[in-house]
Amino acid sequence: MNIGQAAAQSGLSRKMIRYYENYGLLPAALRSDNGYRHYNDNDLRRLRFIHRARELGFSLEEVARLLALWQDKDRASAEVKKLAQAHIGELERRIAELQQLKSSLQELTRCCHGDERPDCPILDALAETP
Amino acid sequence: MNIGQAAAQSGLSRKMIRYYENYGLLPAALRSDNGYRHYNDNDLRRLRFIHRARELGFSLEEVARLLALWQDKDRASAEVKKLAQAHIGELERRIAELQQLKSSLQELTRCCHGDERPDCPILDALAETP
DNA sequence: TTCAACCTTAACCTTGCGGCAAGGTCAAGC
DNA sequence: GCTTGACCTTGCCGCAAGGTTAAGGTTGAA
Repeated sequence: MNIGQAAAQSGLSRKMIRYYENYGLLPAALRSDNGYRHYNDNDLRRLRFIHRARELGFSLEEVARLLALWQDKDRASAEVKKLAQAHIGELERRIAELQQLKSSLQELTRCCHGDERPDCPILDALAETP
Repeated sequence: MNIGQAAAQSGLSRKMIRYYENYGLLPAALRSDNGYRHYNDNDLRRLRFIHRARELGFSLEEVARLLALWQDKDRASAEVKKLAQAHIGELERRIAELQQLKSSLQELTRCCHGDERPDCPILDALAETP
């Protein structure tokens, strides 16, 4: 199967497949005589694995580690769990940060009457002298 | 005051100040005979404004709009409020997305015994055939 | 034959800077 | 007068994670 088919069946774009190959997540694809990459079912499983891991927000580096664990039939599931938990922690940090921003902004907009008049506590807060 | 001073007093880095000037958030700074940029109190207020807006997560494009509204003494506060609310909406979208990822991952890790054995529902879920 | 739908590589665009290079300037200390 | 170090200048490369476009080769069907 060519790259377009592989893309359609894995949920990745052609571009992403080539990018991941270049990045090192995938072994160099086999080529037909015309130079086209082709993929078998095994490749496809790998592509889908990557797609799902990316959907869960893992970085490419984390995906690489997950792939290695996946291939290692002697892995300890504890290692995978640890990786996932670290990622959950990272997500929590980012959520907390965004929520902090959000409540600051909500507090400001709550105070802004939001009509035709120019005085605005949002701008005042931004302009505030330290 | 030179750029280093302005950076220290505004909370931005020298690099950011030059970048913002180039980007158009700042007018071209006046130069001394030696070519060094220099800044007055008015410039400093603008730099601090930018710094605070960035801390609240506004993009450079949004900061540009906020600066324009700030300078416009006839603005309607409604416009500022609208911008802020749009940004809150964007933050909410991102938070919801991250939380979705987090709960999916938590569900998976909850099911993973996380010991020496290699079988792991996290990897299984990623490898699942569609 | 010609057209569309594939495929190829390469290179540039994004956001928001950090880092580094290579060099000019300035003040202090010897 | 010399050096040292802190500051300043411009400019280019790099990051994630691709999207987009260019310029061209291949294939199959009408």
